[in-house]
Amino acid sequence: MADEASKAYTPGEVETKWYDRWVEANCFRGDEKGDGEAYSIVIPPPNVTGILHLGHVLNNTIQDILARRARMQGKEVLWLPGTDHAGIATQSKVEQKLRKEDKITRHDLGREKFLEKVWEWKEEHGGIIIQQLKRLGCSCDWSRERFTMDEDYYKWISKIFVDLYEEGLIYRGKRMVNWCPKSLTALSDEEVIMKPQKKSKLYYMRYRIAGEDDRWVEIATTRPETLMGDTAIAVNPKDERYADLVGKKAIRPFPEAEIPVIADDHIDPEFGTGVLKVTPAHDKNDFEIGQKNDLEIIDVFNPDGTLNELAGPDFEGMDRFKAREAAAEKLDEMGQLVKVEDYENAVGYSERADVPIEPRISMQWFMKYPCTDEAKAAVANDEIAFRPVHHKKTFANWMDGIQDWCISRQLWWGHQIPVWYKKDKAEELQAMESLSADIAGDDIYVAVEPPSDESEWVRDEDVLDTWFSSWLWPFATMRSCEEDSTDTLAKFYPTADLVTGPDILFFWVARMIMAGYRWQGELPFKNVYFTSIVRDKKGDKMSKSKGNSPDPLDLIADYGADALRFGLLRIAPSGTDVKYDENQVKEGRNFATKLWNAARYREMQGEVTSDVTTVENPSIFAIDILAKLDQLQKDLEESYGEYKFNEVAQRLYDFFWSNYCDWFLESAKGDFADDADPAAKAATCATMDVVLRRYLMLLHPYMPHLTEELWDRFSFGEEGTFLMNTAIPTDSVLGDISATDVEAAQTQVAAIYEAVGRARNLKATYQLGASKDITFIIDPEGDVESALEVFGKLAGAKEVKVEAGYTAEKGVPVAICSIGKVYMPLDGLIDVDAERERLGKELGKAEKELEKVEAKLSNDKFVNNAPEKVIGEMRERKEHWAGRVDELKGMIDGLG
RNA sequence: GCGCAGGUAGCUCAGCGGUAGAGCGACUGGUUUACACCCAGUUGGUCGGCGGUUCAAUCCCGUCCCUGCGCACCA
Repeated sequence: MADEASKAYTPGEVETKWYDRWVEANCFRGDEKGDGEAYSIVIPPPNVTGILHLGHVLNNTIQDILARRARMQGKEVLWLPGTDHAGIATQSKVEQKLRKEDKITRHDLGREKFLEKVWEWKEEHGGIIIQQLKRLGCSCDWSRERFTMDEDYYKWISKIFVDLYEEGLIYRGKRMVNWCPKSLTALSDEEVIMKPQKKSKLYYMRYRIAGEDDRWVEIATTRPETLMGDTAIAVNPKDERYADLVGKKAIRPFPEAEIPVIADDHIDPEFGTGVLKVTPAHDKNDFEIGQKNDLEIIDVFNPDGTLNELAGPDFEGMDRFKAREAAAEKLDEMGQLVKVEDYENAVGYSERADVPIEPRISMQWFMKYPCTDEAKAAVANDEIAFRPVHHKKTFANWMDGIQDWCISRQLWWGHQIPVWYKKDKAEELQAMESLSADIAGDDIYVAVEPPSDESEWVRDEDVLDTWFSSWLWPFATMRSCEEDSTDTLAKFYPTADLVTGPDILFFWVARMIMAGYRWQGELPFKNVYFTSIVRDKKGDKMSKSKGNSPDPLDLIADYGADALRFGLLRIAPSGTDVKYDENQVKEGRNFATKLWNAARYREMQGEVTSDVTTVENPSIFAIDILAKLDQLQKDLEESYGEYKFNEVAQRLYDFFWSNYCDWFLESAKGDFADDADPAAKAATCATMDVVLRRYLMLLHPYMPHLTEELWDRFSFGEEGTFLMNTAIPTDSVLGDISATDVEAAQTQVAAIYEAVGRARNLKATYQLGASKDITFIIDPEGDVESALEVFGKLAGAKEVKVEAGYTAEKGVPVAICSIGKVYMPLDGLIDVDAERERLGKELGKAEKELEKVEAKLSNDKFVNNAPEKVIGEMRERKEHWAGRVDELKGMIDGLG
């Protein structure tokens, strides 16, 4: 055994020590040739620019728990880690740095040089989150770490692009897309978040009708800054108010022009004035109206959200929001602004850049999803099980309304689209309104490798959406696109569990399922566990900008990784959000300390019997705790089966703190007295060893470092082995003790513990909580001799006497328990009034219970309808409470 | 607007037809030879509102009110 442990557990050194040893011993390696049943998880690759936040902690701790538990079930485990190149985020970060340090833009450098800078940045900062995951204790197979920009992975992206292009599922077209004026790229629908705008305004303005004297039409809009791009005004065809206007022209105030008045079903006569200004270049619906009615498209914006020369000299170069005010002002000056109302609407924001997106017509690549039917069916019939299940419905809804995916991004950092245009026709081809395999013919080259005569071609400049690489993650990390299969894939695919946040259900999970079917011919994972979102105490989502997100590394430094893991998991319910509070981590730390001290206490009693698995001649208290340990193991099994990680943690906590430390250890302390029976001492030590040994195994997935440390201190494992790789036995720790004996012992122990509780209560009532100078007299029910010592010890008594039929003096406090009546005579301290009050209170409670039961039993309907069992229970209860009431009344009477 | 969660002790959450539970907090008392990151005890609930089903409802049904999430949005 090691040197005597210190009173306080210091996790820091212990944790890094064990992590290093595990890594050195190659404990995390998932062996594709291993014999055990395979268990695999792929990590949701964190953003390479990212740093660890509490969401990661929760998510990755759950994965680590699953992986570690699977190893201890004897499985061959692969937890495959990696990072994501995060196109926009990473590129922005590097651009920001260039702007700050060198005062240059990426265009000053050129594509190639810029990408070199990004790689440099990645090499320097990209590993941070991986280091942080290691500090958390994550048992990933680091030898297989992947990055979405790795060469093999890059090829995969090109290959699937080519596949889908040839299949006709990928095409290019000029469409209305979500444009981010800050990142200067198109975004997919999923990257746009609708945010309610409480301070919007609805501007009412009037346009003059051409060819008529002083006839005006009133229009309501939230975006007067786009009116320069108006190419029509529209009314509902059924709207009689404006029927005669249809076919006429209205005058757009600036730049002044005549635009047609058209009729379209889309217009809601109830809204505003029932007249819509149609700006096909700047609104999705307007664009459709424009298409239907063959309207001119005038784009008055620059890509960065400023207005261009088509908006006229007053507005050219002005920011869109400034232009909104300026346009309204100008209308006002012209006498054409009727009124401005406060208005609330919702506007789409760029998820990453957090600026309002601009609907914009541009040339982009789109994809129709493959294997949607398989994906839908797999989730609907639980081949892929979602937890919590309600996410199934969200998934089904999204799949049913699925839209083509805009996959091109106007960025440099990412997977460049593997499309080359014939040099002499490039301009023409790139300007074509639509482009697909059957249209382009030989003038376009689409392949994984560049054309052999590359100088004759021009490559498409865009890169692909980052999620276009993530959706291959489960299999592209296990084989390259040039291999049909690999041993790793054969062993570990499909993966078992995917642990991720519900916020990326569409972005990632749904798409991975489709990709799995399309390229691997089967589902990518069998279970999806959606974690909770970590919020602060007030319920706000954690974010860097709010500053309400503590740095997990600080928490680890203060409390230890095990404490953070345990504390967070203990309060992480499935299905709802987690409200984080640092106190929970403190509780985790306290629990670690508790375990540490319980182990230390065992060390103080002498040599640990490292190989003992059952106890010889156990006391009833030993049998009781061993039985509870067996039950714990069964309960954990059940909780794990339902992925109730918080319940697992709570059960581990309750067993150890309450059952083992507060009750068993306290009951056993007598065995360590100088004059105690050596055989009893040995049995108790053996019980502690059996319990600690099994318990460390059960706790290990949650608190891997500390349990490994104690496992080592106690030499529970064989030389050169680790707890983390030790299979948990499934046999009972009770050995061959008969079920009858176990039940008898547990009943007896429960009765003693109950009596202890009541005795403590009596002491506390009389302000004697700490006093040991108390004698209890028991008027027993049955044989209580064997209980006396422990009862006295736990209740804190000087002496316990047994006197059958004991008649107490007036006013002696008493507790009625299943072991008998427990009297607490107080020489010279009897306070008759206090005891009367106390008994009166108890009587009140008992009478209330009795009333409730009697009411039920006197109800014919209840007696006639309720099941026998329930009626029987009620009768027993009535008897119990009636007896109790009688007893209490007798006692109160006895007080005089 | 549609859909999905959730509303239980001061806080965080279990329970989901038959006596309302835990942890933390608060309060009281404690150096009992592992642990004050501790021990013992106490307090604390019209189980969101209103109806209904049932012998019996926190639990099932309806409805309404709040909170969060997703989807669609009238410019």
